[in-house]
Amino acid sequence: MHLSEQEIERRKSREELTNMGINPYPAESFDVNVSAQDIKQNYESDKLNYKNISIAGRLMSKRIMGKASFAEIQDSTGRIQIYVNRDEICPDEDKTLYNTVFKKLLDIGDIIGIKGYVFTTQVGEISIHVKELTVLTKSLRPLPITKETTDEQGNVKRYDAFTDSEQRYRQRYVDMIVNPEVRNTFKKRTQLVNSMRYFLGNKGYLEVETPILQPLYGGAAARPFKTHHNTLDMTLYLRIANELYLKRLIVGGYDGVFEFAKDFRNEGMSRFHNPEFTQVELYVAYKDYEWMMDLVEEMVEKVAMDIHGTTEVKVGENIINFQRPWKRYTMYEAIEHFTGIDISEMNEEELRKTAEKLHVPVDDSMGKGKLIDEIFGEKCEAQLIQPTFITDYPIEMSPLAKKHPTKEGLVERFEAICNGKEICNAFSELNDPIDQRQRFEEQLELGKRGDDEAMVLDEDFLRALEYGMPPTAGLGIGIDRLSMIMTNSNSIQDVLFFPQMKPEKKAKVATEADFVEAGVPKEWAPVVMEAGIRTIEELKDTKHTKLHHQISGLKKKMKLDIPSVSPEDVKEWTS
RNA sequence: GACUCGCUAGCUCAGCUGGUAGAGCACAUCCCUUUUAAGGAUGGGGUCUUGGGUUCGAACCCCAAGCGGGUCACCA
Repeated sequence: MHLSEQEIERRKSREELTNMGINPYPAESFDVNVSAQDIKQNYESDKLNYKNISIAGRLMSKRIMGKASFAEIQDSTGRIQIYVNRDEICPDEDKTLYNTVFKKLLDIGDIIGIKGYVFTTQVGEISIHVKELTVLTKSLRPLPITKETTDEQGNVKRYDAFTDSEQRYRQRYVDMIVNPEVRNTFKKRTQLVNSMRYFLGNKGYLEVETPILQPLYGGAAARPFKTHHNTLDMTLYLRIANELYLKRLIVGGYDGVFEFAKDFRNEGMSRFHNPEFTQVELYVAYKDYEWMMDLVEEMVEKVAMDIHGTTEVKVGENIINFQRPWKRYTMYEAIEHFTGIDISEMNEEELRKTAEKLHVPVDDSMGKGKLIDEIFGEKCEAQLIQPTFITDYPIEMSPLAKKHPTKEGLVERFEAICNGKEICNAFSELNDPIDQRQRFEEQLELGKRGDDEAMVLDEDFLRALEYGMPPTAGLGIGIDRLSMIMTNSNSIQDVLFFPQMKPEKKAKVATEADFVEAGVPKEWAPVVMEAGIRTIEELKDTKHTKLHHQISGLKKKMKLDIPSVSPEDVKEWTS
């Protein structure tokens, strides 16, 4: 293992501490009675209360001035300056705690506990005068340390910040140490979830848990992750949605159920997509989608208030106002609003022509519903910045939603669009088991025609519906998407602690010696490499007949005077 | 998956038309008792992501690979 100069230095310091009888990783607890934030906020008005404090944190900077030093420690609430005076922490003749331990063996990143009192320096900074210092954890890796200044408005300016996104996502713990606003983002995400949980719980709905491993995946149109259960010897899928299970619970007699669910979709990744993501789904009996719109407005407005204390949230260049009521358009109205074209009476042929006229890419496989959806997606969605409800979707896209009672070809469904992206999806749930069976069968047809996201038929779900599900309103809200908006984050990776990444293994290229090791004759190894085989694994994966053909050709081409090999010889190398 | 940009010290970045690598911070040694992006002096630290190729010579040019970012596609 290769260690950098600074890592070696820190390992030595760890040794030295141990040799001095100081445990760099003590077991006993260190009691803390105050936080950095508490001191900064309350010291001025309540000085007597800060005469005897105990605080712990990570050492973030060190300024040594001979017999006295300033440093900063950072706890979960922020940074605070400490003042360390040699003769105060070492009142006796023995000055090693200051001269050796503090000055030499402690590094930025180490975790220490201190006891002392709060005071204000000549320059006016509230600081802690250290009386006792305890090493709590020695850090062996140098932090990507950043220096920062705070101007009079309290704005923190950071120099040489740790910005490499790859390292930030792979080593989130480091990101959180040196970029404290990251911790704040995730705190807001938790506030958001708590706010919703409280809101829904308060209305009397029951928070539940349903299977993540499902024998059939359903409730959405997406490709699943597939896995296998050994004991039952059966295929299981990671859920793409929990909709069908929550509806079974409505059949069972609950009036309202909700679940904060991790769902998994085996699809592309982007700044809006991670293979696993979080949704809250809610189902309420005896309600319809109109009622659900009111609930969404109320809940999201409250979330904004709980997080920001206002309904206005800055997102990129825009100020988004979640105050009720939100604008409501039917999908037809929205398209007419943004394109000036009324498509409500058009047939498929006219829709296709309209799409082409609007430069919306179409293909022959698209039916009426898909065409409408494409026009909306291309021409309207991105322009909807303020929260807006879009209602009444084409039936083809919504196999689980109830048909609209008066509008032919549409269902009672809405989405809320905000900052140009969908944040929720809801409908009056289809509870007619015969209709539901037909819709599933239409999906099966799509599947047969090659749509690998078409829904599969869930016989048990239909059985549940046949017992009777009351009229029900259902809702799904993308927690990650909403968190992005509420925290002004540009990428889903910024609201996931550990976004999905490829493993960080380096490209390992085999050498000539490795090929010889694997059984390739010495004189042939360079030829194999020339044939484009880079690793031993690649060699094993290659068909021996193909490789034999290839290297024999190369032998001629490179005019090599080496003994020929037979396909059987090559087979030896590749097995 | 496609296109595109990037990868140089622990971090942030320079590095000209190809001539064997630099800065600031961090680190080490020394000086300094209220400093604050503390300061002063000295010093160490690099398989320039990996593998090939072109060349007398490659961080730089060419080909491949790895990982990441952005945009697009599928999707929430």
